[in-house]
Amino acid sequence: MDPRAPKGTMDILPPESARRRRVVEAALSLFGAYGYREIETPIFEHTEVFARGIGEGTDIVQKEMFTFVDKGGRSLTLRPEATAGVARAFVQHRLDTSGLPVKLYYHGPMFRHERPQAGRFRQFSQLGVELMGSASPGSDAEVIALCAEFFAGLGVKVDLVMNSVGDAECRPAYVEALKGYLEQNLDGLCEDCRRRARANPLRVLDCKAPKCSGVVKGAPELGEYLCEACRSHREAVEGLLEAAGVSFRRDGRLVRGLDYYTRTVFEFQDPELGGQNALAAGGRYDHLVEELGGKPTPAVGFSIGLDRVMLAGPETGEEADGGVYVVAIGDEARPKAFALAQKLRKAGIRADLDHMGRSAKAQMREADREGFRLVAIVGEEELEGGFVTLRDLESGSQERVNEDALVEEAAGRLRGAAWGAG
RNA sequence: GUGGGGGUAGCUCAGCCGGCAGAGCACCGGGUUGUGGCCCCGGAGGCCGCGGGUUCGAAUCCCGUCCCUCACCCCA
Repeated sequence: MDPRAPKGTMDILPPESARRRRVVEAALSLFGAYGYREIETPIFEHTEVFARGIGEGTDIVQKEMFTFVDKGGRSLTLRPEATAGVARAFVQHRLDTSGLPVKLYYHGPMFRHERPQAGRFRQFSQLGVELMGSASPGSDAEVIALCAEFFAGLGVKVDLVMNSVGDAECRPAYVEALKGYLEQNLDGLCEDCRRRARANPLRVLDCKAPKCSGVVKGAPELGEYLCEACRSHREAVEGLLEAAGVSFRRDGRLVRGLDYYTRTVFEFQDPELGGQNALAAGGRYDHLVEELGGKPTPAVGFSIGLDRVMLAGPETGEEADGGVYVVAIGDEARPKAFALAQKLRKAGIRADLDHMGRSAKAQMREADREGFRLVAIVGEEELEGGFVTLRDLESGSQERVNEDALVEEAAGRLRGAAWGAG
């Protein structure tokens, strides 16, 4: 038996699990404050949902999906991202019939069969929102502002980069123009980009190889090709962000790898992270719902990569110390210690006690290590006298407290600690 | 899928010109008949990733393999 977790997956242990939970809770409560409600969709879907939704030609669909056949012969796939599944649920449950827009958030694991590296795993965790049913620039601005606020709240410094990839009206013409330009300048491109020129011409714009910079500089710009509707949409979104004080950088070379994006695309990048610097990304997808069999429904959303955010060092605050550790001295005192711990727990106070048969000294050490504020000592004297010795680990002072008054006394002291009154 | 680096105690790593498996931290116990942190003393803990080869002898050299890691591709 090999006890190692599968490649690209990981166990999240304390105390990291607690830090993560605080980040998730901060995000979910923020989503709620913006009027979003939670949706849970299956971890796996019919393969077709992703193939059609994300795009047959994308890398995700072509080589990164965990696909399997079930006993009924159906092809299923572990979700590589959440938006396609949410859009599918939107169609299935006719969510458009109960008033638009529909504002949903989700969080959970996603799966892509890729070679793991820093900030990239085969099972990874995303949090995101989808605002469905509105084509208004205000909805783009809302989700972007929401995401910006999420990072600000955690003290994570990010750069917001935005672009417009046009729509069905104007993008094809641009791609043709770009392709033509690249074909004529193949000599000035790196090896990878010569291949990309055909397969994924937009990607060439984002190449970091020095050799390509000259050609990239002279390339036709997507911005020039935007139709009037896309251009004014972009300006409206940018205007709203400026008015709201959300700073961003427009980058005509920002290209996203999912086919469903239209018009607005954006990324929140951490300039200090290595290769995987996109902490969150999203955009508008006005044709996805239709593609999955629903009525034409414009929508916009984003997804936050939780694992990457954790790498960026979010400020989550400290784990609150406190509570009462009940120390039993001598085996005769253990039943009483157990009963007292239960009383404290039932009163909502964090309480614990030794299960290892350890000495008083070792129990004290355990209390200290586990961050307890108070220790309630039960020994021979205490048993006889019906009291406990309550010790404050911070101040080092201790006193006798009547056994029946322990819960009340401990609650009072812990509350005082929370106020910082010592 | 491609390329670089690496797998030795729970963690971080030293040992690698072949010759008894080590340190720091963490853990457990003692120093106090019943009192934490600092300090002192002691203890436990290893298929040296796995398989094969060379050798009197391999953590050390060679081959294979798996895994981790960083980067590319792509992406959160």
